[in-house]
Amino acid sequence: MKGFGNKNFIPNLSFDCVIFGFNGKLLKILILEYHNTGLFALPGGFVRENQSLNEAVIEGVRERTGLNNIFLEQFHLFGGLNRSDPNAMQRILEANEKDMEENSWMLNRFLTVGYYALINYEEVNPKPDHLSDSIDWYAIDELPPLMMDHNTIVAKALQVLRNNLSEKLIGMNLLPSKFTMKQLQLVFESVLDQKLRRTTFQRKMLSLDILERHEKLFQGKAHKAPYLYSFK
Amino acid sequence: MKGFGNKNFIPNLSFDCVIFGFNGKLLKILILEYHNTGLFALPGGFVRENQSLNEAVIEGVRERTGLNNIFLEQFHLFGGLNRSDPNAMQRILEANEKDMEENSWMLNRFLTVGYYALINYEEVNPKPDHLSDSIDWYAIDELPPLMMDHNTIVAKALQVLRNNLSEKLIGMNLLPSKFTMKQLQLVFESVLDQKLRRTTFQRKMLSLDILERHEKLFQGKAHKAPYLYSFK
DNA sequence: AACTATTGTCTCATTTTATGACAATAATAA
DNA sequence: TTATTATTGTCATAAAATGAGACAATAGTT
Repeated sequence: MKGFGNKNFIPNLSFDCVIFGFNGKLLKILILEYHNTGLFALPGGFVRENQSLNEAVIEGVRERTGLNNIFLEQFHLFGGLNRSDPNAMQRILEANEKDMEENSWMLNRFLTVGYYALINYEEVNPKPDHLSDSIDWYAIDELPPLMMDHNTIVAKALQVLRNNLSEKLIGMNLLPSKFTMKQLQLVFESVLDQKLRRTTFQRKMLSLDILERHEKLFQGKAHKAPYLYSFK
Repeated sequence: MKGFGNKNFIPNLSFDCVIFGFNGKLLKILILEYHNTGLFALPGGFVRENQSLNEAVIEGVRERTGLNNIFLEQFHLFGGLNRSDPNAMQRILEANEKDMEENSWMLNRFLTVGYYALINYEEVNPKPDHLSDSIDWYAIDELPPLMMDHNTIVAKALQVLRNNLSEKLIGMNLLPSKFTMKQLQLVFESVLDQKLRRTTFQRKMLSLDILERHEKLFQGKAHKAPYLYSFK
């Protein structure tokens, strides 16, 4: 949704990003609220004619999060006939006093390709783009109703993330670079939405030989201090 | 690639299908050879404006294989900048004496979404479409050089199929409805490209509780006859 | 009736995972 | 200083899954 006027975009194609973050307790997603419309949506955008799909998505995410080099994975192309909602688009354009003639291409049918990203909740400084007045974290099970089929897109992203969790561990960006075993377990539990056994989880993680152990973290709590770890 | 003249297709978007079959020994793919050009390609097509993506792909596959109800799964949207090859397209159009003016839209940049299908080798009657003079099975490791990035698309399809093999077992269409344990093992070995241990494989399959045992199959061979199985 | 090749099943060893136990320890309270 | 508390790291044992081979059953051939 970034930019205005059709700067030679590939027509009928958009992308939407499900950007996951973990605040220490809850798995959250970056959601955008459009100015004066009350419409919530996933951050997304379009692909320019002279731009590869991956470039377009990376650029779009960078503009909204300020983050480069993040873990990004395409997960599905949504091509349903009725997934577009010209009315919603029109409300957004009107609320932003945009020229209807010039932007009418946005009212067409769109197929959208979904990407998900895993980012460090702490390092993000969400900022609105031209069309939005706010972009913020929402807990995964407290999402507002999103426009068009964006709730479906989120559900699909979660499903894919769950399937790929162990493989994608190395690039895992949901935690700060150093973290405790407990934090890591909380991430897994949030993503998988199920409790895990502490001892089994710890042994499994250590046996994978992907963690490096660092100094202890003294949290000022009345119990043994846990080690900090990082991914090798 | 079916149909001619732009019947209101979604521009810049195509689909390509990697259709797997198993002939009893080898994993094969349906490959199309374009008339008078020597160009090999995956069977594919375009999405009409008034048609959902899934409908378009199902229709495309049905037209080429005569099969309905097959297992179809989207696996990736390829959006590289240089994946299109206008020269190849032009050769195909010229070889078929098509009007350049009317079909010039086919020379643009295309993003393509890859689907894979698992079908029963025996039940397929490959037939050419308007643009092609032959469509045939090729063993996975004896593919001809395919046009554009189609070899890449096949590689990606294989990778995804390998990851999903056990989950997709139920809908498995690579075998006739009744099959022996040996045949099932051969399919796994072909897809995974590795030998499996007979006893371990058999025990695993039976323990999954997804197979139904039927009568024995007498093959006229000088040894014990194996049971036939089907998926529950 | 002996022989051959493959199948179904079993056994035992090895590896992995589940589950609980327990000592170590960082802060607090006595 | 000394108990107390909560959590951590690690071990012990049981249970489950897998690896690797043995072997009898058997459909057809000689």
